[in-house]
Amino acid sequence: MATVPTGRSRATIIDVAQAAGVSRQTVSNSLKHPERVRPDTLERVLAEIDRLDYTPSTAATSLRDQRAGAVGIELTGLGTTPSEALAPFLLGLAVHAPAHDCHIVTFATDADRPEPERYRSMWRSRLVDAFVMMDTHPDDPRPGWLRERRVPFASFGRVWDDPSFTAWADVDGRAGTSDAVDHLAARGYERIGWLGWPDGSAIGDERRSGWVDALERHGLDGPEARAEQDLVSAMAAAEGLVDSVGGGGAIVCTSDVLALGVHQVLLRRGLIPGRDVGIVGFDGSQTARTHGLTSVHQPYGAIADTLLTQVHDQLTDDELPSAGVMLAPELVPDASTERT
Amino acid sequence: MATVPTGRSRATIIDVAQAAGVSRQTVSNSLKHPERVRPDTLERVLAEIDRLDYTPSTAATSLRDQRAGAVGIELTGLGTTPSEALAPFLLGLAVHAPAHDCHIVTFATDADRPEPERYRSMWRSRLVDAFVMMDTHPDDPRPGWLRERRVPFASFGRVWDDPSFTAWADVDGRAGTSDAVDHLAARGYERIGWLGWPDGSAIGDERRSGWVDALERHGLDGPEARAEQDLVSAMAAAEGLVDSVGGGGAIVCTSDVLALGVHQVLLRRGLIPGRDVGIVGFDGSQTARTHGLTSVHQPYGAIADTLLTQVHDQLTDDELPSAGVMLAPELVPDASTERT
DNA sequence: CCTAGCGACTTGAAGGTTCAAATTCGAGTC
DNA sequence: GACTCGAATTTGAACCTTCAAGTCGCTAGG
Repeated sequence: MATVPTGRSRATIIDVAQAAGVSRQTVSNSLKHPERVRPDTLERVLAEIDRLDYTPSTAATSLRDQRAGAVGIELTGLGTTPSEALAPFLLGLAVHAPAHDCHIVTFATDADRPEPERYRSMWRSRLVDAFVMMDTHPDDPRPGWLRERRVPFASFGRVWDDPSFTAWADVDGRAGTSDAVDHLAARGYERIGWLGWPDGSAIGDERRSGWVDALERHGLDGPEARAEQDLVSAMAAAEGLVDSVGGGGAIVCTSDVLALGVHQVLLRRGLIPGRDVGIVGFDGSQTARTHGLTSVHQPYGAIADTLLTQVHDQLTDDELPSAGVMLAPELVPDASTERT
Repeated sequence: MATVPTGRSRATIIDVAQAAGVSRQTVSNSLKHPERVRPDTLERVLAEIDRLDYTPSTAATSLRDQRAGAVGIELTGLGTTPSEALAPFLLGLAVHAPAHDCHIVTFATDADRPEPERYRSMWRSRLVDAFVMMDTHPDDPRPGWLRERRVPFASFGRVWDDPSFTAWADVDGRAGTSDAVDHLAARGYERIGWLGWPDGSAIGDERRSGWVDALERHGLDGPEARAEQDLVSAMAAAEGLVDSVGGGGAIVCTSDVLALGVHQVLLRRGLIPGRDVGIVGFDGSQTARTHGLTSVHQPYGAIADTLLTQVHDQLTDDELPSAGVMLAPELVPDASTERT
């Protein structure tokens, strides 16, 4: 004994077994079911494992167990621009994956629209056991395709097309904007306006309802305006809204881009965000942090953890969760709601 | 994770072999070496492969081939903020991976500082064959650790500590800022200033040298100022610089954040970026696009492709590339250099 | 007519692991 | 001393693929 295996190839379970003078199964048990091994044997085996730097081969284990121990996620936005949520969400997945005994495999197509083809090949080759998905949209072909084939997956964001699909986690937009109003009222802002997307967007409407609820609760009333999700449109809409709320007022926005529009208008007018007019954005994007915008931050870590739990449960039980999960976002104050 | 649900398990090579009335090796050859199979047999086998929806098992193939066909990448920035480069770079890796016959596995630690521990376990378990790394910094322990163990990897950005390490691809900062000056000169901007980081940063100094070179080439001279990589510092430094270059002048910046600082100062003064003062940033970040800033875009796709080539070559030849690769960034014009 | 050679396909083996079944060992019972 | 029982450990088998080394049938050359 006491020889390191030849060549650069790493030690296998058999190398350890020979070195420790036991069978390969005892080595396996020492790692997976230590209680089945007599203490003195266990100690000897573990010492050899350590000495030989042995780690079970992922390939052999997945072949044996008929599972990849991996979750796939498609990265979209090549043609356009990656969503600002992509990096923090991926980070959340990568951080929480080990606790779910899996790792994260990314993939992308250079096609403009999401195509099920890559999902198909990754699933067929058993490279992944399940998928996590983000940015689903109406008429998105992917959820239906995966459900037909009974491929386990979970979605960041409700799948609006299919209410029977419950493996999702989403941000409670209503709670977020409601918190925003509370925060502004507590800091003494008087008129609290709303800058939102045009009606008809599910997410936008939900976020607006939180503003409506909270105003009512506080016995307040406020002006509102609408803009598309771009800076030019936001600045145009913000002009009138800033006039309406006036000095000492504040504006809650559906997104950080819209909030940035308000910010830029104030800057152009020589007004100071926070001191003169309060602004709260939504998403907790890099943009918001750069500009000192108070924003409702998405709980990416918790979402990632929830989704991994949901796919894990599907793999175990072969059935969907009883219901989707709504997670509360967190308002992170910054300069744009500082009155001093 | 648990075992894949016991539904109809997917077809194996033996299922196809039996269905087509050939041996498993002939099925394998039909996919990997079609020229070894008689045309009529090939057709029959391929038809069965198609009918049974057969794809070779990744686990079995990697066990057999003694390679994972995967490249690992650590996602950093949990404690702080993910780099703006993370999402587009990952997208580049994911898009180019199939051409290199591999896939991308992400991982992250919740530790503040990068730790070699996860690299160690992923490598030992043969979950990945190699690594790609970004955001290396002086005294980064990771490159040294990997080299000691002869683990193949490639770095986005030079490893400044270790000139003997050649598996890197980086952006030619000098070429980028030089292009920026050319672009501004061609559009008729007169005084062309520089807003950069404090001296001593390798990247910052390189980018500045492109500005210096190009000014000289055009027989020009220009003012410069320094700021830290945050908006407040950038705006403070931009004030004086805007005065120096005056109307019809322009400012080239080391980064988009600094460029944004200039942009905000102009806005506050009622000046219009582009028409009154030109601005060019560096990095091609989301921020630049949102604000209409002309910026020198990093060639993320080409970098990803180069790095994957470099790790692939290391796996094949077992030796480092002869030299690192410098890639030219691309200036993407936007409103901040439109004079009309 | 025999055989070398070639094309087409099949069989053996290995790659590393872990579950299930079988074996060995030791102590306690009658 | 044979016998039972349980704990500790070993052996058999399977997971799926592909390389290496076959086998088989046929043709061309001697």
